[in-house]
Parts: sequence; structure tokens; C-alpha cells
Amino acid sequence: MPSMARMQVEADARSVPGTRQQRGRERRAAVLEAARRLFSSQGFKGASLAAIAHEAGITDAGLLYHFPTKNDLLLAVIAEGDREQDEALEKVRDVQGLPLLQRMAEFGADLEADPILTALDVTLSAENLSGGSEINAYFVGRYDRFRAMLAQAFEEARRAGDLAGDFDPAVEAANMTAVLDGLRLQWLLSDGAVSMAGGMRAYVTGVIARLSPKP
Amino acid sequence: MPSMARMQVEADARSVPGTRQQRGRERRAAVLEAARRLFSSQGFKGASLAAIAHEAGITDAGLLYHFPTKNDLLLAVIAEGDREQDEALEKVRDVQGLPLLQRMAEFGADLEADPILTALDVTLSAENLSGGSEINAYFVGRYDRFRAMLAQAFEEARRAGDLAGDFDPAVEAANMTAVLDGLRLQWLLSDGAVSMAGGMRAYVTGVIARLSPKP
DNA sequence: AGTATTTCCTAGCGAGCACTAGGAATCTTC
DNA sequence: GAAGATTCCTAGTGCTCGCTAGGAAATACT
Repeated sequence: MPSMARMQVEADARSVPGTRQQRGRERRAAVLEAARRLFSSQGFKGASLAAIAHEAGITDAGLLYHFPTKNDLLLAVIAEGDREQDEALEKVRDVQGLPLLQRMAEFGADLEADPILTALDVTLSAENLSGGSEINAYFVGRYDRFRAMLAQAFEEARRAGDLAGDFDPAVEAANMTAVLDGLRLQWLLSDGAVSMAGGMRAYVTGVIARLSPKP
Repeated sequence: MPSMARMQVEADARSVPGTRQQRGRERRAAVLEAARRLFSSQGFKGASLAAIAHEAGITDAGLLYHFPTKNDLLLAVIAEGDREQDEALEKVRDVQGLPLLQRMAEFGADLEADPILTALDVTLSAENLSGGSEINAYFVGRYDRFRAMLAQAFEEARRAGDLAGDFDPAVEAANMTAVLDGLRLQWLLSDGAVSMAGGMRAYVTGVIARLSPKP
């Protein structure tokens, strides 16, 4: 009799496939993905726990078992996105100087491949412009590191004789970062009329053409 | 006796100076300014009517006399900001072609003069990335017009012989807009480590140097 | 078989939200 | 000075929010 009862409720949402801990991890991942989607399209304050939980197929109380507070959920979403972007950056890290700058031309195309993560970055950074919060510190640090990486590449390119002129590596690094961010925003706001890949490639080749040593 | 009663309450918040309609306009302006400040720092959803009203020196119900809904208040804030930016653009509109592009170098400095309006733009555009809302349509249209203005300037500069090469005016317009927006974000996120004025000037002179006809 | 653990739900709490109803105080107009 | 218009408040409504308490069901352990 108990075994029959088990079989009757086998189709229940909780007992789908696999072991207990497997289902737990899968639910957790589903919540993270739903949270990324809703945070990116509605912002942190705009997305409710109930809506995220519904998208993940559970209730809000069920969600709070995996992430004890809404802020914890946000931090997990950010940590996951950060990890993915670090992986994308590692493909670039083995080169330096001018080759690194040249590879930045493909960064626009990379971002176009993941519109949700791109929109998440725009939304969350704009939602945390003013200081104090943990998230604001994260974005400030990330921009600092990104600019430092590019500035170092500009310096090395000049030292190697690949670039010339009296340009300021810090300014060039900030400007290249700005093009990436600005195109991101226009791409999201223009229904595809603005291409990040095309704009970024044009910018990088333009910078290199302008700063190339004259023979 | 009534006159004495009047004098006793003369220091009341409502009866400060001037006529009735003057006070009304002043309060309305105070509400608009408080709303701009709070919307820019906390976003639309993050700023409550009570907080805005408190900053303006009245209650939330008093605020709703001037602006019947929160969305009406937002539209008024946006309309006011739009008017100010139109005025700033009109100083540029009398020139065309290369001179217009050269004047864009000063746009970074102009934005630095009004950090609140700049942050408001970043916050609200990021909060309305996805389509449908009235505000989203506003931003899409504004970017379209701005890019069109710059693209036309690039075309005219080439026609006049001030610029040369096989550059794409649409791409150059999008990229120049992107630098402006991207520097805006970094400026707000870097405690002044990134200068919008310096970056924008470097970019404009760089573009002109790169596209100048070779003698 | 019995116990413990993991996972998720039902139910509800207190706070904050945008917004409303109705009235009071002030100023203008006659 | 009475009548009307303007401006703003007190009080409250219904809703949604993040979060908690406690339990139920399924699985794993012994």
C-alpha cells in the first residue's frame, strides 16, 4: 500500500528525476537563471521574489530555502555573471600589448551572444551608481581593473614600437571601455539598428590606424 | 481678533511669501527638483512619493495635488530634462559638418556641469531598456535623432572635403555617441578618476586626425 | 523498518507602497 | 465680509513586498 501511494504521486513536481541533491542543484540553477532574466529586464527592485520563483517553478518560500534573502540571490546572480566574464577574459589574457588591443575588437561580438547578461550589467550598474553598497564597490573595482588592463596594453604597445605618438594610455583605455559600454546601451535600445560587433571593430582598427608609427 | 490669528500663524509653512499661485508654482518646482534628485539616485521604483514629498517639504498627498500619479511626475521630470538638453543642443545647431563635430568635444564638459541630470539619464534609460513603455520610446527616439544628427555632420564633412576615407557615417555617429555615454557611466562610477571632458576631447580630435585628408 | 535530512509548501505577519476621501486653511474676488 | 478657488493635510484603503513559522512529502541512512 505505501508503495502504491508512492507510485501515484510519482508525477509530483518534487519527485521528477534523479536523486534528492541533484534536484536541489537543478532547482537552484533554475532559480538563478530566472533571477538573471528578471533582474536584467526589470531591475533588482522591479523583480519580485514571487515572480522569480514562479518562473523557476516554485513558490517564493521555496526559493528562500536556497537563497535566504533577496540580496543573497542578487549576489549569487552577480557572482555567476562575473565568473562567466572572467572566463571570457581569460581567452585574452595570454596576449599583451597590441595583440590584446586587437582582440578587443571581438569583444562586441562576444557580448552580442548573451543579451541577457549584457542587459543585466547595464541595469545593475545603473541601479548602483552611488556609493556605499557592496554592488557599487564591485562595479567600481571591475571598471578599474578593466581600464588598468587596457592601459597596460597601450603602454606595452608603445614600448614595443607598435604604437607611437603622445597619447595617454589611461585616456585611451577609458575611451575604449566607453565605446564598449556605450554601444552596449545603444544596441539594447535600438532593436539591432546598432551593431556592437561592427562598431567595436571599427573603433579598434581606427585607434590602431591613428596611433601606428609613421614610416 | 482674526487679524491677530493671522499674524500668529504667519510663520506657517503654507503662508511664507507671495501670492497663492506663486507659492503653488514654487512648490511644484521644488517637487520637480526633489523628484529629479531622488529618481536619479534611487531610480523610479526606488524613490517613493513620500520620500520625494518630504524632500520638497510637503506630504505625499500634497504632492499628488500637483502631479496626480507617480508616472505623471516622472513624465514631468523627463520633459523638463529634455527641455534643458534641447537648449544645450541648440547652441550647436547653427553649425554643421566638421565644426559641429568639433563642438561635440565640449559636450563632455557640459555634462559634467550637471551630475544629477546626467545620472538621471543613465538610471532611467537603463530602467527602460525593454520596449513598450512610453519612456522607452522616448529614449529610443532620442538616440535615433542624436545619431542622425552626427551621421549627417560626418557626411557633410566628407562632402566638404574636411574628412576623407571610406568611413561609415552611421558607425562613426554611433561610436561617438557611445563614447559620450560610456564616459558618462565611468565618470559616475569612478569618483572623478575618469574625466568626461578630457576623454571626449581626446576622442574628437583623434577621429578628426584619423579621417583628415592626407595632403 | 525507523529515523534523519533535504526540499518545498501553506499560511500569515508587518511594513511600505501608490493613491483616495474629505476637510481645513489661505488667498482672491466681489 | 461673503463666496469661491487654490493649496495642502489627516486619515485611511487595498495591495504588494520580503520574509518567517511550521509542517508535509520525498529521499537517504542505519
